[in-house]
Amino acid sequence: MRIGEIAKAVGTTPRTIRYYEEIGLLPGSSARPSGGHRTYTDEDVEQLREVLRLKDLLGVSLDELRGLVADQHLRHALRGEFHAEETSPARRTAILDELERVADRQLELVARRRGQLDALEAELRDRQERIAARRDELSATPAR
Amino acid sequence: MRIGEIAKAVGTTPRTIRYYEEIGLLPGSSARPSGGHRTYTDEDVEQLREVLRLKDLLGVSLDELRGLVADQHLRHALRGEFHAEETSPARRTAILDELERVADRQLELVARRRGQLDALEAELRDRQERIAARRDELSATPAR
DNA sequence: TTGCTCCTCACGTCACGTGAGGTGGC
DNA sequence: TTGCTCCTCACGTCACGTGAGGTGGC
Repeated sequence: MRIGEIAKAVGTTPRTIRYYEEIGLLPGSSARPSGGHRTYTDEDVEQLREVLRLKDLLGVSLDELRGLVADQHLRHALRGEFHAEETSPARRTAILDELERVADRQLELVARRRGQLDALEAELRDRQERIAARRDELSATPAR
Repeated sequence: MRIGEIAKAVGTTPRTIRYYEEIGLLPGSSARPSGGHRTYTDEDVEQLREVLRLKDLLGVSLDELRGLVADQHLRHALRGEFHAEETSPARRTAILDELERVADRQLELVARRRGQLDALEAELRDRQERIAARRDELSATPAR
């Protein structure tokens, strides 16, 4: 998969992906001959999509996003290790603990944002109710 | 109220407020002698705070924000007219209609965003549940 | 008078957008 | 061979940050 395709798949531009690679946010298509085309896997697509979604919805800077990218990588690495034949049950339990911590971290960020949005939505609904109340007052006291 | 105070009150910097004035997003402190200090009212604070909140939570560009600013101004103007002595009941009804449309527009934007966040939160919770299920599987089949 | 905040340039920065000119794979 | 997408500079832009040097109000 080439850069144009992945960009389209995750809803961004080739330039943005190259820029992320440039500042070290993305690992940089491995074993690429300088000047050669970058290639991406389906896993890359999935990870990048998730990261961009968090960036958009949480409104974080690219520097803060580094932490989220690190978590995404950690998640995929742990999943791979979990499913490997030779991984012991004890190690598997430890992996699950760590995966849960990653999910908790992301959920906390999302929940905080949702709280802010909920508050705003509540205010707007409140405003609508006050408008409705005014309207009732008006129709109750007809024009004289 | 001076620019440093309003910036602190709404959680931004003087530079940002000057920039918004420069690009015409904010009206520009009226009747200010060139080189003289900008002054702001409590109403300005309230409006700017609301606008910045929408910008942050909705992640819009400054160009899109112009529409939201226009709505905020419209809202305050209509409220003033509504409470004026000489406004007829018929006009008051019309004002309520327009205020409701403004609130509807803002609610729709907020609701859309909330939907996206809800979807993300649901996925993260789902992920947590799958982790819990895996954990149950592991403890059910003890290490041999 | 002394701080403090304000003012206007004006250059710097972050996160990309946008050509300019050239190379690579179906 | 012809399009198409890719590549690397490199300059432009948007939304401000950050001094530089000077002025205004308690």
